[in-house]
Amino acid sequence: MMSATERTSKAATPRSRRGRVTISDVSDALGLTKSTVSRALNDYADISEATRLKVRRKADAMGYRPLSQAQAIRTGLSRSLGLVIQQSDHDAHRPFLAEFLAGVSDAASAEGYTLTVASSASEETTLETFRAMLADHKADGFILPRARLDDARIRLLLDEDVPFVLFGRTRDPHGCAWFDIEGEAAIASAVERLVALGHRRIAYLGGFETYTYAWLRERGFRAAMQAAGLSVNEDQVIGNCVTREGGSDAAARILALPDRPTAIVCAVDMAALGVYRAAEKLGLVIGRDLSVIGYDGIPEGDHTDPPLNTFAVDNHYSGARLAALLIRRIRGEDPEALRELASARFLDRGSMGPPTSTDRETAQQRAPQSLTS
Amino acid sequence: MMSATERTSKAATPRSRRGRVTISDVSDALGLTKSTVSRALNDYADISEATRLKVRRKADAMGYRPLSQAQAIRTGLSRSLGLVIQQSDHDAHRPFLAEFLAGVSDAASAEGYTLTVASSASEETTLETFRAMLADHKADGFILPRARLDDARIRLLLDEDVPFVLFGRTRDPHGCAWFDIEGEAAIASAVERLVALGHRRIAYLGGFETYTYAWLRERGFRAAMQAAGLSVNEDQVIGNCVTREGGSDAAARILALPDRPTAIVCAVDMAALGVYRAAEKLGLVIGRDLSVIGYDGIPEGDHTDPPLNTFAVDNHYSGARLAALLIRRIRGEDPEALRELASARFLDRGSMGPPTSTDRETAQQRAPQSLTS
DNA sequence: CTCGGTTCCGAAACCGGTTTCGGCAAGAGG
DNA sequence: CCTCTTGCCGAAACCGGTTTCGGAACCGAG
Repeated sequence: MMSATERTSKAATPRSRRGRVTISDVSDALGLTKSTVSRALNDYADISEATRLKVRRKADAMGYRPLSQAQAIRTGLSRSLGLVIQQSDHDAHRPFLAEFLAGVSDAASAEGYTLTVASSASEETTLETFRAMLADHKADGFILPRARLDDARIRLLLDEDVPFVLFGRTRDPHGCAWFDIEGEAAIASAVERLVALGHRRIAYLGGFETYTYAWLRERGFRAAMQAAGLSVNEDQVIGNCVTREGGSDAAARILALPDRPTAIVCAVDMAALGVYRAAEKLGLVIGRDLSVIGYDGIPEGDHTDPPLNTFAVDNHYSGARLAALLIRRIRGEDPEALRELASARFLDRGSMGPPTSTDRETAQQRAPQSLTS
Repeated sequence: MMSATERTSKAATPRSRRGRVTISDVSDALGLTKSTVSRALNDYADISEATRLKVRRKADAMGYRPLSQAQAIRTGLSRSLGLVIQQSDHDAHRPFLAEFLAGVSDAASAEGYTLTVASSASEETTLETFRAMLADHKADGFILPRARLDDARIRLLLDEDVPFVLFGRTRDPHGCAWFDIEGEAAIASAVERLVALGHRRIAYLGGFETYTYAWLRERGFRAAMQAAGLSVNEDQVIGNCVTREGGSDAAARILALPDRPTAIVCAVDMAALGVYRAAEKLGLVIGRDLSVIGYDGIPEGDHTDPPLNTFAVDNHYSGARLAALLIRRIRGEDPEALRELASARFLDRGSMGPPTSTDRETAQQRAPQSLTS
């Protein structure tokens, strides 16, 4: 009795036979053994320089490429980088995922690595996803996007002694390699630019607080305020503003305060777009009555009126650097030596201007709203 | 003399040893041989039902999971799905990439497959990327996003006899499996809805014309127009509108015509957003002076005034179905039996209304018709 | 000339699976 | 009772690599 799923034979030609050049083909062509060819190609010390060269040349000529799966079963390395993308709604970076992936993939394939992508629905299942990929040796190391101050993924991977590189930083840097954009410097420069324009009352809408970037950017904000000799009004620093709604609500609250700010710095562009909405409801003209600056460089920011000033991030580059660092980490380099920072690029598009004269003069008194044009 | 890259030994514990349960562990525990266990787990016909069950149970109990790389070198199958994302600027779907990938990855891992992602900078390098992945057996099959009427990827994969599934359809369906959203039906329904509101002069901004979706959607437009007894004004059908700029320019041209349309159907939301801009410049109020409808369901469409009517696509579902179909294709099912269509969901948010009375009068001079419901 | 030490490569085991082949035992048929 | 299937499993080769081990060839020193 044969069930439908039974079979008597597998595929006749396992697709492997497809003219693939094996290591035996190379060794036969040279009159050497597999083992010699393998060691020659892998730079073992007990192979003479002459042989090494001969082998390398012949292998190239024959178009030999080791089958990574075959290598994997002995070495335990699959020549693949892992990336687990977490599906969360407060994720403003999605438009950039394609560029980011392309960056990772490009840098990975340049070193003969591939990119294996998995996803997890929630934070809880993320660790399970990692464990599954680890158990099956699906990846030799991982890129951890959206690093948190306290990150369970880091603990797991440190524990299992698996190489990884953070996109972002974390509270306890021990054993961590990372690439990050200096968001704190960008936000600080935002404050400086606003101060240079004459602003004194500057509000801040922060990012999602479990993420390190939010912590760093807020620190950048406070440091720059202090450096400018300005005091931070704690009523005008609001965290967890990562959506248009969040930004709009927060801005509405802040702009209703007696000493309302003349400028709002946002950790995230989406929040800044929300500020636009709140300002519009109050009849405030962005760039004149209220200056706004964001961070991320999302495309929508270029289609507002006025276009949003922001800091753009090169996502392709970020992905590429992360891949390169991870590969070096996999090859054994010290994680503490694999830390890179890049800076965001300021885009001046018109959402900032000097504070209005009334704003500059009145501190406590609410300025009459001008509705010209 | 040792160069820096030389080494005398590899890693002592190849990470493989990490308590992994091998097939030998299972066979030893049962007093059987590896081969019996292997065949039992793979449903070979020459294994008794009793043994098959015993083996399966024991394997489960011991937590045995075959190492896919080891299987791969014999079977030539890597248990991985390939996806090559092409970086092109006229790609409006990027915000959805995360959901799409999550869908693919979820469905893939449910069947024990992983997702391998590569990217190519241009159309020319795409085929090279495929060839490289094929040569290294990085994937057992491919998902081809953004199918074209005439698609070089299809030719390559048919030629190499590699399983694949299209996201979208193509001109010559021979040997092709696919999943697609019925964009033509959505666009047709857009026309019907507009006609029901009383519109008679309806313009169309099409998608990028090398892609099949553009061809299908335009066909849907024309079919619905004809079915409604309306003639298509060829001056008011413009192709290759996939960006805000493209949509804006095309709309500006169309709205300057003597018999300008009262409604514009767009194959792509981005173009519809461009229409908003053009309408604003002309002082036309969307939803009153001009009805607009798009397709895609991009988030920006929900933040315009009024929000854009459109057809939303479930990208997670699309990815999941594509993965499921591809796996069945890899397992040998006939491609022609692996074709699925789903429909887009209409979102009514206010960018459509009946034509203004002046518009209606001029329209009815040309084509009087009864307008029940 | 012998001896000990390098240098360099071959032989063979190994990694974790899959697949072929052959043979034993039980049951069917004569 | 003997043969012929048939069902079922073990033995061993195999996939394409890596790694261990041992020994031949060559070297300089004694």
